[in-house]
Formats: sequence, C-alpha cells, structure tokens
Amino acid sequence: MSKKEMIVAAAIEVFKEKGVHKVTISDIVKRAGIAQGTFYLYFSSKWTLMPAIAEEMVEKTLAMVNEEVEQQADYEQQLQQIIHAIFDVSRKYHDIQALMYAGLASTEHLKEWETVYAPLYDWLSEWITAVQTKGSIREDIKPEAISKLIIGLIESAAEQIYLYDTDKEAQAITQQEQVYEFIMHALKK
Amino acid sequence: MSKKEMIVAAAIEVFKEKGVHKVTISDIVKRAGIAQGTFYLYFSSKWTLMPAIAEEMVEKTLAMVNEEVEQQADYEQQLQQIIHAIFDVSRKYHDIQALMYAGLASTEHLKEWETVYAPLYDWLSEWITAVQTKGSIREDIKPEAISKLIIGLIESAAEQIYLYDTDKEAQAITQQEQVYEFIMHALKK
Amino acid sequence: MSKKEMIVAAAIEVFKEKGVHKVTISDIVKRAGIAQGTFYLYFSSKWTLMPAIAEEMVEKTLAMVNEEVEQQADYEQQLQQIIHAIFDVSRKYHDIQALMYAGLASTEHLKEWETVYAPLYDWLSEWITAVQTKGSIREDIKPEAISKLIIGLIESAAEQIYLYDTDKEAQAITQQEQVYEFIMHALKK
Amino acid sequence: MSKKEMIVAAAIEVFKEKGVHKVTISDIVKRAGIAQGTFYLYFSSKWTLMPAIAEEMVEKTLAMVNEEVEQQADYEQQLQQIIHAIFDVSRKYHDIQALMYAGLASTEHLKEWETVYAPLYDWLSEWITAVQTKGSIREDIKPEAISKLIIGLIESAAEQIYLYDTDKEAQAITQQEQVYEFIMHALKK
DNA sequence: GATGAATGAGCGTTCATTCAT
DNA sequence: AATGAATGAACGCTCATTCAT
Repeated sequence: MSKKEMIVAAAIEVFKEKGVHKVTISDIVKRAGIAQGTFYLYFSSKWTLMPAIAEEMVEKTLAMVNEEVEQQADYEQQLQQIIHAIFDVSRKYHDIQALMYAGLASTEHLKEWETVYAPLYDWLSEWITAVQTKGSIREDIKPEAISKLIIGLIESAAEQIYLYDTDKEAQAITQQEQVYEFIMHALKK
Repeated sequence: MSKKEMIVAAAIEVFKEKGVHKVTISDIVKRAGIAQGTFYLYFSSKWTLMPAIAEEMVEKTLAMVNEEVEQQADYEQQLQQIIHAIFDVSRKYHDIQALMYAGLASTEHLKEWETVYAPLYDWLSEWITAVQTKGSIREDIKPEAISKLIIGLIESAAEQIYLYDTDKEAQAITQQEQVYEFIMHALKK
Repeated sequence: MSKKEMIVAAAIEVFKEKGVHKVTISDIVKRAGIAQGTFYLYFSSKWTLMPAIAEEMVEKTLAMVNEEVEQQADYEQQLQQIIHAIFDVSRKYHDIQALMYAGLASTEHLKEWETVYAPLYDWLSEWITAVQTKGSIREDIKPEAISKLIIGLIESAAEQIYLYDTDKEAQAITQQEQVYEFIMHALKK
Repeated sequence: MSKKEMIVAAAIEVFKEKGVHKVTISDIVKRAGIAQGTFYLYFSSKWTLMPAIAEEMVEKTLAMVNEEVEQQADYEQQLQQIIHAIFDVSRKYHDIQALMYAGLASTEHLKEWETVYAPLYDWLSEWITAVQTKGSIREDIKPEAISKLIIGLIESAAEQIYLYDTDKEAQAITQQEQVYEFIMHALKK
C-alpha cells in the first residue's frame, strides 16, 4: 500500500470515529503511521481528501450492488436488490456519506466531484436501458437523468432512518419496501 | 427581536456568505451586533445553532410552498409548484441545506431533528390525503411515509444541480420536470 | 444567615469540591443562591474571601482544641490532645488549609492576615505560660514565639501525610507520636 | 539548554516577578524566547510545570545547604548553617515555595511529589545519623521521620516571616535563633 | 439592597504549515 | 521522498465586572 493509500485509509477510519470536523491532520498521520510533513506531499488539506474518499465509497457501493443483484432474477427482484445494497452501504458508512455531503458544502474542490459518482449513475443507467429494451419500463424514461434521481431518492431514504430514534432494523425494512413501491410505480408502463 | 433571534438571523446570513465551515463565532456576533460572550448565553457552539437554523429553513420552505401553491390549481399544477418552491429554497440556501441534509452528521445534536422537519412532512402528508380523497392518487399510498420520500427526492434532486459545473438555471428547469414526471407516475392511479 | 455569611459558606463548599483555582465567582453565587452582582456588594474578588475563610478555619481549630483538651489532664496528655486536635482539623480541611497558603501566595490582601491566626497563637502561648509556671517547661522558652513554631510544625507534619500515597490512618498516628516526642524534648527542662 | 529547560528557567523567573497566579503562558514563552505552541509540546498547562520547578527548588536548596554547611564545623554550628540555608532559599523563592508547601493542592499533579523532596530528606537524615554516631544526638531519634519534621518546621518558620508586615531582616534572624534553640533541645541528649 | 443579562478584554489552546535535516 | 520539532496566527471560550431595572 502506497503512502497515499495509507493516508486515505487512515482518514476514513478516523473520520468514522470522530467525525470530519473534529479530525486533525495530526490524527490522520498518527493513524497512518507517517510523519506530519508527509501528508502535504500528497494532499493540501483535509478537504482535498474528500474526492479520494468518495471514490472509495462509490467503489464499495458498486461492489455491493454487483454482489447482491442476481443476473437471472427478474427486474422487480433486481430493483429490490439494488435498494437493499444501497441501504446496506448507507448503514455501514452513513457517517462517511454524511461527511461527504458536509465536505461538499464546505469545499471548493467540487470540480473533481462530477466524475466521482459517474460509475454508479452509469451502472444504473445501463440497467434501466436494459430493462427498457425488455419492455418493462416506460420508453419516455431518460435513463441518465432518472438514474440520478433514483440514487438520490434511495440514499436520502436510507439516511432518514438514521435521523430518527426508532428501531432502525425494523424501520429499514419497511422503508425499503416503500421505496421499492414508489420507484416501481414511477417506472413501469 | 430577541438576542437569540438576532444570533440565528445573523448566523444564516454569514453562513450563506462564507459557508458554514469558514464562519467563526466572531463573524456571527459581529454581524449580530452583540458581544462575544452573549453568544454563549444562548448557544454552546456553532453547531448547536443548527437545529434553530433548520427550524427557520423549514419555516421558510413552508412559507415558500404556501406562497407558490395556488389553491384553485389542479393537483398536477400544485405538484409542480411544490417542486418549484423546494428547488427555490435549495437555490438560496443550498450550502446550509447540504449541512442539514447531511444530517448534521458531525454533530451530536440530532435528537431535536425529528421534530424540526415534522411541519413540512405534515403539510405534504395532508396534501396527499386531500388529493387521494379526490381520487387522483392511488389509495394504497401511505401519506406519512411517502411524504418523507418525496421531500427527500426533491431535495436531493435540487442539491445535485449544485454538484455540477453546468448551467444551473437550465439544469434546474429540466431537473424539476424530471422530478415531476417521476413523482406523478409514482403516485397516480 | 446574612448574605455575606452565605457567600463565605458557599465558597468553602465549592473550594473544597473544585479547588480554589477552578472556582469562579459564578460557582460561588450559584451555590449561595444569590445573584451575580450581589457578590460584589460584599467582596471585591475571590481572594478577598480568604481572610474570612481563614477566620472560620481558626475558629474551627480553636473549637476543636477546646473540645479535645481536658482541663484535669496533665500537660503531657494535653500536648498530645492539642496535636491530635490540629491533625483532626487538617484531616477534615487540609484542602482548605492548602488553599489558604495558596491564597496567601497570590494575594495582596496579606495585611488582614496577621490578625487571623492570632487567637490560636494566643491560646497556645497562654497554655505554655501556664505550664511554665507549674515548672514543667523551660523558663527560657518565649511563649509567643514558640507557639508559632509549634503550630507551624504540627500543621506541616499533618500536611505531609496528605502528600504521600501511603495508608493515611496508620501514618497519622505514628506521625503524631513523632511530633509529640519532638516537641516534648524541645520544651521540657 | 533544551527548550524544556528554557521553559522551566523562564517560568521560575516570571513566577518570581509576578507571582504564579498572575503569570500567563504568554509571559513564560516570551521570556523563554520560544513560540506559544512550543510550550505545549512539553507541558500541558502552567500547573504541570510545578513538579519540574519543585525539583529545581530542591536542587537549589541542597546546593545552598552544601555550600553553607562547613565540614569542619561542630554540629551545633552546622545546624545553624542548615537553618540559615533553608531560610535563604525561602527568602528568594517564598512565593514559589508557598505553592509547593501548600502541596499544590489545587492541582492533581501530586503523585510525583513524593520523589521530589526525597533528596533533601535523605541529606538531612544522613546528617542526623552521622551526628548520632558521634554521640551528640539521642539514639531514640529516627532520622528518616525526624528529618521531615525538621524541614517542615524550618520552612514553615521561614514562611511565617513573610506573613507579617514587620521588619523582615531582623525578624528572620531572631526566628532562626528560635528555631535553632527549639531543634537543639529536641535533638540533644 | 438585590438582580442577572450583557459585556469584551484577554486567556489558553489548537493545528495547519514550514523547513532544516 | 520523508521527517517531526517548531512555529504563531487565529480561534473558541471564560468570567470578572457592570448597570439598568
């Protein structure tokens, strides 16, 4: 693992533990086991880490989606599996995701951001197109645009669970069903 | 206006101008025209302001919705107006909203959150019920749950605009149309 | 109890709990149940409380001495009782005594200090004179001067117990014996 | 001289000049000629300096004692010289000593205390033993215990001088004589 | 006398950043 | 490339003190 990768890995760890705002460069380098100055050879601030972290998150999400979605399942099942996968990532990393949004709001390094989420959008976009060609989804749906809406919808729904002091497990299941029904009606012919 | 209200109003102003992270307590009290110490009579840190600000944001959103939604319009038009109102608030306060949307993940002041968004959820929930009784929306829709999904969807869609370096105005319009179509199909019989 | 007395009593309490340096005027007035400004009607700072507190301590010590020293006992027993009484006060209030010394070192209100300890010195001085007239103590002892030395010796011996991490109870007894033997030899013919 | 030593030396200087309580970290670092932040690389607060300072004080006292006590003098003269040396240190550093004597009651850094004074106690203890073997001091004197009493007695006697608004020089001389007579009678056969 | 909200100077402390090694 | 001791500007925060009520 290169020093750069060590920094990113260490940053994710300490961000999860303390929250982004409370984390100092010193925390990160201590965890990474490198010298203070070394950090600046690769990043110019805490916020410039965000795209790198986001990339890892998107990779994790894509990996989870690919793992959970069965090729031979019908598209209704696949949609449920997609939702489930994204909820899973949110559960495991909801604090990191939150920090990505928070990071966004407070950084001027947004330009790199554009490309980060692209793989996930692309994946879903292709999935929609594929189902469309089978005739199960309305033809007037624009896959590129709708994929962004859907991912936003699922993520915000998943996040809402963690804003409330209820039984998260039970809540997660019903929330996923609601989202499934909602999207299904929005997409189907 | 009480000192506390002055602080909240000043904070919203400077947050908009500089972004939450760059704002210091000193910035806030200068704008509010009060002494440094007075801040701490009402809030214990910059982050404890958030629930108070969130309340104001929700109030602003509700006010905007009430203003834009015409009583005599049909429900399709009203939905468009709702979307438009929420996009408008997002445009004006998108950095503050990003923090709110991120669930204030970096703070530990989430407990009050539950009650903050309630008025907005309630309003939309009642709107759905009303349209349901007119027979325009599916009966198996549960207004309380779906209102949260819809607001999450609209807000995340509105936020996405600010993540990309495109023409925001044009983008905003097409994005609103997409959201409208999506929700319409999800709700209608 | 007058407001002034309430302040002194409250101050002793919170000083014992937090230590003088960490105590604020605010702590004192909260404990006393009075308003912030009221403090300044009676004292001009935390340090001007010290003489009043010291007076109370000396009163407590005198009361303890009078209580423990038996009139009909012989002078050796009485000396032991005196030592025991002062050790007792030190045990109960050693943090307050320490703060008095600390207070001393950091205040310019030392002038009032002179008179505070006087009653205790006087009491011991008279005791020495009385025993001298019975012929049990050397005639070349000057009661006024020696009484100060003795009280200083006993107090410092008592304080030493609390500087070390040993069994305080056992240590206290042997320490008292040492002090007794030391003083006896120093005084007797 | 290391940065740490520079800090300790500077602290002693400014403590002497302004008194411990009025001294700020800023005063110390200015005097030491180092940056504000550097202080915190070595100490976490003004109070954590105390053990380091106390060590220096004990060293100074030992040095003074070794300097003043003549090897060829008889033990009565040596005792006078010991008393004189301790009085001298008290005169120069009485405010710092007051804090030390108070047991640093307001701090929680007492644990190192036990070892700090040890060299001085040991020195006096060995002196007593030596005089005992010459037959000039009672055999039932326990050197370790009595050495603590004697040092406590001398220091408290020295401190008393600074509590009163009298002629300190004259007072110091008679006080030393009193202490000498007192100890002599307590120790001799 | 008594109050307590408001003050703001000044403190401790942090921590991103540098640079000689 | 890598280090980490040193820096010092800038921040949050405290709290003694005031004063209109």
